[in-house]
Amino acid sequence: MSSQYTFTGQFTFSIDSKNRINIPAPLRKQFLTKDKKTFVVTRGIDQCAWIYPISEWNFIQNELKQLSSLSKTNRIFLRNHLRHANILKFDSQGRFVLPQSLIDYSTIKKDVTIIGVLNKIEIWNPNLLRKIDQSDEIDDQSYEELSERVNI
Amino acid sequence: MSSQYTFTGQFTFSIDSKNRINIPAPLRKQFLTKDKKTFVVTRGIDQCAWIYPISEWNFIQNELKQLSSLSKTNRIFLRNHLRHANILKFDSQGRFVLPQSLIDYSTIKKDVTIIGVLNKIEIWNPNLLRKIDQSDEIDDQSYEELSERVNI
DNA sequence: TAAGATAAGTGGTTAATAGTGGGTTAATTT
DNA sequence: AAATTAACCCACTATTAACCACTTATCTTA
Repeated sequence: MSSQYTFTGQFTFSIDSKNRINIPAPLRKQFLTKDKKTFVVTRGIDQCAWIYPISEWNFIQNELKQLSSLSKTNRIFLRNHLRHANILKFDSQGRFVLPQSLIDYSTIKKDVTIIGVLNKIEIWNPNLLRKIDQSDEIDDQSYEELSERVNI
Repeated sequence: MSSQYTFTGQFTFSIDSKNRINIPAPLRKQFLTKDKKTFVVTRGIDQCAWIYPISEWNFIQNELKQLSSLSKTNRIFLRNHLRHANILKFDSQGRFVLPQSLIDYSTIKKDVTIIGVLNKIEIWNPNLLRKIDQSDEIDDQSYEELSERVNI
C-alpha cells in the first residue's frame, strides 16, 4: 500500500529560543487523526532533518526489516537511520522541539526552510538548501544499489 | 488513462495588489466537480507557472511515489518538483493568490497572460511570452520529426 | 437595436487563522 | 533539593481567507 501523505510546498520559518519549530499549517492539516500528531524526526540522507508521520515511519520500518545485516552497507545504513530517530508530538500550537543533535547535523541557526516531499517533510538550513539547489554532488553508488531493493 | 482536460485559448488579465489572479471563465468552467475548485500551481519548466487540476496532479504524484529516496538523483528530482508545488483553491470569484516565489520565478509584474495547454494552464509574464514567441520558432526539421508522431 | 438581465473581471473590508514570543507549572535529571 | 527540560497556557501581531460591492462586458429578449 502506498503512502497516504502527499506533502508539498516550501516555507521559511524561524526557530525560537527553545528550539521550537512550527510545522506549517498546510502540512500540519494533512496529519491523519489516527497518527495523533505523532511523528518521527531523524537524520535525512542529505544534510537535513526528515519528518515522517508515525504511520509512515512504521511502514518504513517494515521495509528496513528486509535488509540483511550481513551487508556492511546495510549495517551502516540501518544504524544511522535508526539511532537518530526521535518519536515526537507537536504541541497545541503545532510546534515541536528539534533535538540538538539534529540542529547540529543540519547546521541550523535562526531560520529553517521546511519543504514537503510526498511522504516526508524536510527541514533545512535555508542557505544550505540554496547551495544544494545549484550545485549537486556525485551520485553515491551504494545508495543507488539500495534503491533497487528498498522503496522509502 | 489520458487527461480529461483540454484547456485552450489565451487571456491577458491583471494581478491585483493582493497577488490574486483570475482564472479565465472558459478555463474555469472546465473544472470537474470532483476536483472541487482545487488545483496545484508549480514551477513550469520554462519561466512560467503551471496549473494542474488536482486530479491531474494526483496522477503525476502517483508516478513520483514509485521513486525511492535512497537514490540521490531521485531525492534531488523529488525535492525540486514538490517543494514548489502549492495546493490551492480558487475563491468564490474564481481567483487564487499566486505565491510570491512563483511571481518571482516567472518575473510577473502587473499583468499576466494565461494560456490553456491541454491538461495544464500556464501563467506568463506577457513580455516574456512575446519574446519566447519570436525566438522559439520551430524549424522545418523539427516539424518533420513531429509529423511522424502526431497526426494533426 | 435598445434595454434589461446575467455573467465576468476587479477592488476593498472584515473576520479568522497562522506564526511568533514568552511565562508558568509539571516532570526529569543531577 | 536544585537545576534543567518538557508540557501547557496565554497573548500579540501579521497574514490570509471569506465576504461584500462595484464596474464592465456579454448575452437575451422584446
